[in-house]
Amino acid sequence: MAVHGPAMTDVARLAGVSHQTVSRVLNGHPNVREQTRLRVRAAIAELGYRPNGAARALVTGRSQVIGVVAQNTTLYGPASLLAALEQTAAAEGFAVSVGSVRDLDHRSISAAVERHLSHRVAGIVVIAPVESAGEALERLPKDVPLVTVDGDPSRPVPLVTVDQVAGARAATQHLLDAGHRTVWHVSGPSDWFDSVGRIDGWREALVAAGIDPPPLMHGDWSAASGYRCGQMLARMPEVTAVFTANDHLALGVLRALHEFGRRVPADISVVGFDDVPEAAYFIPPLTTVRPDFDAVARASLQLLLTQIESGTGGALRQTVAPTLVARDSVAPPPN
Amino acid sequence: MAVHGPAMTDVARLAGVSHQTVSRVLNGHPNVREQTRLRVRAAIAELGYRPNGAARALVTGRSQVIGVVAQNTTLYGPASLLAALEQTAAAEGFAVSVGSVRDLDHRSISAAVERHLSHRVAGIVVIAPVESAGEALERLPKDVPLVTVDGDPSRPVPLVTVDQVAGARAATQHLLDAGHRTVWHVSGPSDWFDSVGRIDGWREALVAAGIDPPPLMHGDWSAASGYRCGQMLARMPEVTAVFTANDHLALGVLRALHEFGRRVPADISVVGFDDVPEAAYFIPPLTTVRPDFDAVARASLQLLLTQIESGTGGALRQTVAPTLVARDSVAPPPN
DNA sequence: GCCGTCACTGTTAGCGTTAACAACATTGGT
DNA sequence: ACCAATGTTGTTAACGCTAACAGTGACGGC
Repeated sequence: MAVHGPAMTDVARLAGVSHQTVSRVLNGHPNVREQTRLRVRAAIAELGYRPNGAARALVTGRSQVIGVVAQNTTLYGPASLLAALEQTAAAEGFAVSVGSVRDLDHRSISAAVERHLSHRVAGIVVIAPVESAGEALERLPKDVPLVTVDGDPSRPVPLVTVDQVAGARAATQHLLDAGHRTVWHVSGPSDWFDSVGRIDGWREALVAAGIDPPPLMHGDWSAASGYRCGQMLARMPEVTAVFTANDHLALGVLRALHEFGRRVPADISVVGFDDVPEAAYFIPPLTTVRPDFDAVARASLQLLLTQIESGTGGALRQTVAPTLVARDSVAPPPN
Repeated sequence: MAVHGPAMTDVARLAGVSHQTVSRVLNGHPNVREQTRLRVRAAIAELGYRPNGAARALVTGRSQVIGVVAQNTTLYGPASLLAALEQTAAAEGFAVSVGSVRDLDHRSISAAVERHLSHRVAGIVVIAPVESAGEALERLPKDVPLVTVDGDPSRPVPLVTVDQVAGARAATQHLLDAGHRTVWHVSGPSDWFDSVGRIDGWREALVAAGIDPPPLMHGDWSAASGYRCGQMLARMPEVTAVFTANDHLALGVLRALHEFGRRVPADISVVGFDDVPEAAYFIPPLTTVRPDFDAVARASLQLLLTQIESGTGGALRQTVAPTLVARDSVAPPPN
């Protein structure tokens, strides 16, 4: 193994030029005679030469790699984000290195960031939806381009977020518009900013309509917790509308309601959040809020590349508006 | 930016040793005096020194990075696999670089592999569930450690797979054991090996029971296609048992059956594949087959590391058995 | 006391690339 | 014909690290 492939000098020799000319061809330098360029290209092809990223990274001081720190890349949101990030980065010639962490405490995060740093990544994207992650970010070296996604809005770090508040407000308003007196909310874990934002949006919409928000039901994103909350909701005849913090919670709620014989949407309307691909095939098809992960990925990467190129740190901020996807799980309240 | 951090020589100067001694401490070389080791450690800590992976990769000829090529990391299976791979790799001191590709044709795959190769990854894991991916793999440089996951069983490449056949056989048998006369199958796309394996297992179980397999229904993994197949199934009164190639297909089928008033499991039993986290909260809770992604990840990485360390290519093969998870979507057929 | 052996540490030479500069043609204006 | 400007190419020196080898003491056997 490891019969090390040809290096730049080999290409140079074959093409009858210096290795530096090869380098120029590779990097698209302007001042290379067309004929030379072709000879070099031919030599590259003939030898199957592949530039050595490590050497380049060593001399330029940065690799063409972006590090991503995320927690649970199995969840639909993070997974979509990661995929979008990777696609966008690839288009810009960057590779993406994942450092998923089991917990979002700052020890784990720091460790993941350290790993990325020692590989001299060009920049880091932290998908840090949780309170405790913020602290870890504060004590990071200031000289590495960094963008956080769905992180703490109150910290002075470049941040890209889905506009959770707007999304939640839209979902709640949609239920109100259908004629419901009030809207109940099954939230995600309270240390996630996403959760907090969605709670805020829900509350805002109710307050704006002069409604006193009913008690909050706490879930943890899982269908299991949605089911548990749903069992309570199902037994309360006054409940006619529920907004859940994500689609999986909604799925759990839907099943609980079904078991208790409460029909959706005839008796109770439900709205989710995320628009997982299968949401359209829940029973009934779920009305939900769709965040634009591609847009988030694009914005994050753009923020990151700006930092990488300009060298400035700027605490920019960008928000991506989600859209409501209306399906069949919402109807006017009974009678 | 890029106030380049301290290098090994800086640490060496502070500790009053040569840079080589620092290197030795870092790499856990035996012959370093305890006292020296501590001085070096202290200097490292004081300067916040972080070894430069690029330089190391350059001189050793390989990085501590494993490249993963996958297609749709948004799907539950690939996402879980990727996450598991990353966790396992991190434990071994390796970073994971993703190269997701939009299509699994061999141009895209080659491109992704090229990208990894030019970063001099230590090895590559290709999640290549599709026919066309195989060709791309054939023409790859032979000198880079490679493992395929869920790839073509007929190619001479190290391969780790979930035992699709066994899983499908178990699912089908489970339905037969419940008393069903026959079992229908909604499959995945026919160019996926996973699909083919699951079809084979289904067929085997039926044939072994002396049953002539009913016509196959083709889906594409999505709930949407499951729904379409489900609409046909629902109208055929003789159908009492359906095995779907994954849980999302099952979800679509479930909804179609529900709309046509066919009760699950009273009228029709359904079994899925994958055990997505929310399968337990489908209506009704879905009996399904759970592949062990962690085991697959462990096996893949182990195969890869063996190759990296030994330098031998060996066309090994490893199969991971899935387990049936019985829930409420299976019952004896009506009367 | 001499010398081999061992534990420890330093010195040197690369790895493959880019950046900086030097060198050489070529061109066009005078 | 000369000079400056320009285009094209080559030469050299890093980048930060590890591997190979070359010291330097200390120790023990003779």
